[in-house]
Amino acid sequence: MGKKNNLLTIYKRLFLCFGQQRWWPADNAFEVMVGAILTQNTSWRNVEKVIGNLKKNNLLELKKLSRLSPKKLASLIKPAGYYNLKAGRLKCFLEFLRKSYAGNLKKMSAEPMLKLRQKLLEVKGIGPETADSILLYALNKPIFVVDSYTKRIFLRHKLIQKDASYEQVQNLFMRSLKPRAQLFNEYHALLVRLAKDYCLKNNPKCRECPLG
DNA sequence: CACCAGGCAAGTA
DNA sequence: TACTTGCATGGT
Repeated sequence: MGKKNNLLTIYKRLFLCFGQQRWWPADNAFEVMVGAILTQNTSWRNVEKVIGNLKKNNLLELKKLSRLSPKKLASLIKPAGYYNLKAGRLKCFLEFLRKSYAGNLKKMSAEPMLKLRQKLLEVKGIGPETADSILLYALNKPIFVVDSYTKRIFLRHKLIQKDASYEQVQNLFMRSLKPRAQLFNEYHALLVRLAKDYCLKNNPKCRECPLG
């Protein structure tokens, strides 16, 4: 009889309830990375507008985005909000890709995961969630992405303390689950799905939470 | 009208 | 270390 694993049990319940979420919606890894920066504290719907904008203008490539002036880039990403800030952050990230890997994402992906995570965190505008989203959803690395939904749900179910740090929450997942990218991918997406369907403020379904 | 959304960095004490 | 604030559009 193995030790009880609450986190895996929760995952199984969520998967049975909602099924596969198919994250991250994108055509390629670079698109995921750009989206990860654009969606910081911003609804995915608004980010979709920008991604569509860039695709329509055939600009969603490293070289083409690099050529744009910060002002021009800012104007293109306007619907995602914080457009001046994010234009600068994108520029920093593009420069990081060019300098560190000559723009080659396969070289980037060949780095040891934790070393790459450290390097991403040194890029201005990339914090822990964005770094981990890039690692997991763009490069398929087995790192767990923690976001405000994750904390809200796990705090409500008393599985973490209210002042738990990002790393503490992440460590809870990573010591409780096998390090499989597909599992981490689906789990995080399911938590977001749960939050949106049941846990948002003023949502009457909140009382019918599948987790009890 | 207010509030929120798949955060982060810089400033303050 | 632990708060606080600025950043900004678009949907509900």
